Amino acid sequence: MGNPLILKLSHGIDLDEDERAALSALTERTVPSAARHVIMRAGEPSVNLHLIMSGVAIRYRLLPDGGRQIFALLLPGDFCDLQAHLLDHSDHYIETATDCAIVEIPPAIVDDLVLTRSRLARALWWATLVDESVTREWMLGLSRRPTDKRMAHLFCEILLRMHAVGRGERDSCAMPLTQAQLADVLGITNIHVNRVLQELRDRDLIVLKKRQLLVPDLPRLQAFCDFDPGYLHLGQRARAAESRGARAPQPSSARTL
Amino acid sequence: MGNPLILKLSHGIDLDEDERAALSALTERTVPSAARHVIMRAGEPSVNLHLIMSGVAIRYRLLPDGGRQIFALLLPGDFCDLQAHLLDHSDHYIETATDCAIVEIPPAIVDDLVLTRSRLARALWWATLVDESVTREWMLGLSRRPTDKRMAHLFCEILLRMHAVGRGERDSCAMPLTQAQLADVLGITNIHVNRVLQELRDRDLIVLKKRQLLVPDLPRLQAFCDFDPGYLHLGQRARAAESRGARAPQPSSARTL
DNA sequence: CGGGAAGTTGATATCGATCAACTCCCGTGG
DNA sequence: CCACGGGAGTTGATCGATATCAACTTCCCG
Repeated sequence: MGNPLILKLSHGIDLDEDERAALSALTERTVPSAARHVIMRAGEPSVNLHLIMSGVAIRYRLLPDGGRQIFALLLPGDFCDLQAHLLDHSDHYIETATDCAIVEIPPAIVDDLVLTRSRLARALWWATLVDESVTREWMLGLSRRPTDKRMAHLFCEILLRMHAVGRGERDSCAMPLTQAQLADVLGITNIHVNRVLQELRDRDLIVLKKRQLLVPDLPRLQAFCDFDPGYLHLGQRARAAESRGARAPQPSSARTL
Repeated sequence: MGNPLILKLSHGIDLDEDERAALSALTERTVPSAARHVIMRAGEPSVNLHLIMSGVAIRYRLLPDGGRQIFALLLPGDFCDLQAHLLDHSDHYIETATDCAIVEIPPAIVDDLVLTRSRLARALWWATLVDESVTREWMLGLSRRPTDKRMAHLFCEILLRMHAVGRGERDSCAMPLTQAQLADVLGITNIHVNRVLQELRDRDLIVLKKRQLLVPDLPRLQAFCDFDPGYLHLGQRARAAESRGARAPQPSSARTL
């Protein structure tokens, strides 16, 4: 398995050998973290930055009544809190969903990196923009997508993002969230998650067991939920390469599958 | 009325005279834009950055079926697309809701500013983090807050944000969205907006007419919707002085209908 | 083998969507 | 000055998706 950070940033910027080496060095020393462990707590100032190298974590906020919304799934190659040290206090929690390997980075190192390696800085900047784009897509789904499509959309996203960092097989990947956690992503009840999952299974859109997601027919799943992968900004470099090469680029690469 | 950009950034960083002058110069030349005018279109690369100096704009995305979600209210002092020029294409629209005065800034100017004035760069960085925090709060509301509180929460936010940039009176400010636009912010139907608005009016929590919002008793409205202004990060520099700005109201003033 | 977390099922209640009018406001042109 | 027209706002009736409540089962792990 390749270095997920390098794989991820490669989607935004063409990294040279030197830059790859720098990123490798940065991610050399990982710290293990057990599942269900809080990495960052709301209301507390953050000290180190955290980068997921393996496993899955969640970012969420709580309501006084106990309601919870998960804002983001943090997969290998994702920074948990690249930005947070500029605000006086964190407003959300970060917690591992599975056993993870995490890199803890003092902010000074990142600051230095940003100053001395502007191309890498740009790549990090790019990564945070993609995260925001994903957040907006989730928001759109929460307000406007029916529940079954919302869930299907999430599964499409997870599969593609896992692939993008070299995790998972051709048509399957880890999907380590419990139904209750899924509920907190989708903004519905865990009971309702259960029923919608059954519906998706009955339609043979997904197979989900033992925390493994299998998608027998990705185009069909994508069609079901109007999934357009553009918001993940995965093809940025590939698209550019392709357009200076042979074929004319299609408007939306989604439909060509 | 002070310069809204300076007022806004002052909440994040203590600006010196020199920095204020630089920001003043940056915002000197505004372009008028009529209400309901599209500033940025999804799918197109962005050329200039846009900064709102007066008026209100909205950022939104569309679904194939015509559904729309407004992701952000862009008030005076807000950048529309500070980040966007790093991604290969924009994934959302920006449109004025009222007549606006807008500053158009070539990306090169911002890049230069960032390189030569690291404190201002930091302030801009801070502003985008606050925007993200607001986005997350909206997301939490969409999934977990009942509609009436969601709407009340939005009104609290608008009032505070307008105050933060020197717009609006003690207990009132402009609220230029139509009920249909409000619906696209809150993720509900315009019909339902109408009914919930009536409920809030019946409870004397708000007075809204002629696109003017008046909150007779802000603490009561805040209590109603569990509003915690922390996510706006307004008090960062002067928390004690400012975050408890709304004192317990005189019962007499609550009678003014 | 036992216990707790995760997942499943059924019955009922409710919030908000949908459909269909209708009114109000305001600006515009005759 | 009035008539018209369109957008915004308002109202009522009905329907459906999802929450809620209350068991129950299965799985996993010590």
